Amino acid sequence: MARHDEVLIALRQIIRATDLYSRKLSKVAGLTAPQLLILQAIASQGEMTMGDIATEVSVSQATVTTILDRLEKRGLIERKRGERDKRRVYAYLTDAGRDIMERAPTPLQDEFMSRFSRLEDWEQSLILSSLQRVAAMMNAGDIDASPVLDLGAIDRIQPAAGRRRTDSSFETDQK
Amino acid sequence: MARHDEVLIALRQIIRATDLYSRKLSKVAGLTAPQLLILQAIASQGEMTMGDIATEVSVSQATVTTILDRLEKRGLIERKRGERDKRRVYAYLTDAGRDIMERAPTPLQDEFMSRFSRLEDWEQSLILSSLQRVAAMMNAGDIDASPVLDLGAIDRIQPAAGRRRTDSSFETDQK
DNA sequence: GGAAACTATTTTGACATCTAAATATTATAT
DNA sequence: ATATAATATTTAGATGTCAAAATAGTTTCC
Repeated sequence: MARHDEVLIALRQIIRATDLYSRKLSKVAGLTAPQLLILQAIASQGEMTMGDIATEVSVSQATVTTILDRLEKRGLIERKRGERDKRRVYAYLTDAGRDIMERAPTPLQDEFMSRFSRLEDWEQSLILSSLQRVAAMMNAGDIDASPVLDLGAIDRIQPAAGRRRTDSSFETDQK
Repeated sequence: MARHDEVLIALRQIIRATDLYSRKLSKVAGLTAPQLLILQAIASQGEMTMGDIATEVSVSQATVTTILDRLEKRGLIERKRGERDKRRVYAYLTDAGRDIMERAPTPLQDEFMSRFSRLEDWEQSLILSSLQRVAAMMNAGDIDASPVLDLGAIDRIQPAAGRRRTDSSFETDQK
């Protein structure tokens, strides 16, 4: 099997394991991994705007909004509109939020954590730097995303079954 | 910053980059990464059941069902109920499916791929084996963890000595 | 032959996630 | 001061994803 296929498989397994752990966390601690990460970020800063959080935990702002909606509904955080600049919205932990966050497990598999920490120092840094390299190689492409690609294939995509394009990968259409 | 926090950050960046690429793929080629992976799996086998596909690409059966629903709606695959065993449902590529699949890019960032392939051989294998180790360390947890939860799955997990199944803890050994 | 046990798939209900568009507000330039 | 550009958040619409429950079909065993 080709190297890159093996890389792909390993990556998918890592992604899946992370997701499965998040669900387990949710059952055991009542918080998913992203929820916990966001709570931790807020706890460490005191107050944060959506944008701050998005940058900090590497997700889009829209995602932060929906996660905060759930956390707010459960009374774990509060939102407050900025006074100086009313476009901003600051998130704070409530006591309940601080409480649950402090007793929750880590957002990374505990099994993984303990295994990882048992490795020799050089092994840890080898793994870390490999991950960072992969991340860097992947993000590099984003920076100068090519706007121009051959879209010939796209026009042919939905010939079958006719009208219903649930997909909408193309231009606007209701005029 | 602690090592494991850095690991966590790198992982989230990788996960996000993978997701973003999938969306870009969807715009450019009309297929998301999982859709493409599933199409490729079917193409290589000729016909597959949901369970086969789930095992092959490392996702749950329910996920396969929803993805195939979309592919079927677009006329890229067809389902056919098994004749011998009517519980089974086989998925086949249509001509349109074969066509689009063949002209689609790889399911891994091309940017990443080309950078990766430009690395020295030893570097590639270092990175690959780091990823595999991380995957293994994460999946290991699945097997013997889950203390509090009632799991019917547990009885199906035989106390394997050395052999590690890198995938989900409870794949049915269909064969 | 029929009930119990097992196997395969689909459905249901939640989350996380993104982009693009819609809103709301602030800052800037004419 | 007013229109326009820039910034911050939310809403809308799509996927992907899973566990658990519901369905459907097969096997086994008395």
